[in-house]
Amino acid sequence: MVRAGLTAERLTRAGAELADEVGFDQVTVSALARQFDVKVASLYSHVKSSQDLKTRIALFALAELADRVAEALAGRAGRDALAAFANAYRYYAKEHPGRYAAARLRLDPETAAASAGVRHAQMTRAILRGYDLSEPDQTHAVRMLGSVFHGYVSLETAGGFDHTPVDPQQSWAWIIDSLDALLRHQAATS
Amino acid sequence: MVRAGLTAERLTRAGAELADEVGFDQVTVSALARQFDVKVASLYSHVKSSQDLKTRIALFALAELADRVAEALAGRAGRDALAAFANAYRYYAKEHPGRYAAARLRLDPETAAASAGVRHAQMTRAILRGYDLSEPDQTHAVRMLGSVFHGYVSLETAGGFDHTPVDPQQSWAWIIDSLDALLRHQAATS
DNA sequence: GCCGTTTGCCTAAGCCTTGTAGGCGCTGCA
DNA sequence: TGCAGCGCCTACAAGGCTTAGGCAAACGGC
Repeated sequence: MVRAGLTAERLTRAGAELADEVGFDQVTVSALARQFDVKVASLYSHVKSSQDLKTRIALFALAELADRVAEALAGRAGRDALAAFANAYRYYAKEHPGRYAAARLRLDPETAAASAGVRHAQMTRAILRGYDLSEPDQTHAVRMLGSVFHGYVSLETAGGFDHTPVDPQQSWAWIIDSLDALLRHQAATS
Repeated sequence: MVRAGLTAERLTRAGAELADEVGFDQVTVSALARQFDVKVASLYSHVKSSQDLKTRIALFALAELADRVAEALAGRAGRDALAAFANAYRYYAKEHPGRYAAARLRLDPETAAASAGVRHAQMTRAILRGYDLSEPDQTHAVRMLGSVFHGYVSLETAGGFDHTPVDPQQSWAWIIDSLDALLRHQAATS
């Protein structure tokens, strides 16, 4: 019998791809076993549970997304950095909807603390360095940026903008411009 | 044998309450049957499937939330209306996390078109009447408001703000103020 | 009040997914 | 070449979804 060469890492990658194809919540141990043409029980030597598998995919997606964002941010500042940051998220969600959904999985605190989520927070703060905000405004701004970008991507992916004949790309650009203006104004008055 | 008095509507309400208690994705036909002390198959006379049940709960939550928002908006305009609108969403999500999650369920286009989601869109536009924006800026602004509020509530509910010692209520107020300023400024320059 | 119809919930059964326990053969190393 | 351990297997239990078909309570007409 030919061995399938299962690994936690290979299962995680395949799970991420499967998520992009059929949706993150359709990723099951059974479906993954079928992909590898292997019996379901065999997977349990590599992942502890269905929950464990999903957590691994989430961590993988978080790290991959953080890499993309970091690359997009390199050498940029101010409005440029803001737009690059925003676009990195939006494009990732478009390209990998299942992985993006996975990255939104709720993690328990210690897992989250050890995840690439920390890098995401750092990078968001890094963008704001270009706007010279002091605390607590900086934290407010971090939360606002996170909310807008996640909210927009989430609504757009869910088809929430399909019923108005205005190009989502235009709205996206408008929002980034608005946020840039807002942050510059805030910096000036704080 | 005493009849349990099952109805699609009663099942939907009970499902909504169950969602608030254990999470929307933990709402199953089986769990609901246990609540009514009835066999699982009995529910299938009232709802077509598990998916149908979830859709009904989603529609119920959307309508309830729209009612809350409408009530909050009554007699308000401008910044006042913006804050009331935002708070209605945030408080609903805090009070009924399961129902809020249900309201985010992706509906097929015709179901969505017949849902209270339409009222949500109308009310968001109504708020912007106080800012005198012309198209397409108005649509951009609608999308931005939807993104911020949904994004914030979503991140806050998911515990995303737990690791920074800044009161989320303060950030929320800051964001509403910022959006108000932003919209007023946009109106002035458009 | 009686009877037929409708309604409401039931039993039974099949299929899918998750998860555990234990077995057997292939692989790699001595 | 022998054998230890790894990698995948079979078997099984529990729980969720769904359909088919049955029986009895409720209801409406007479």
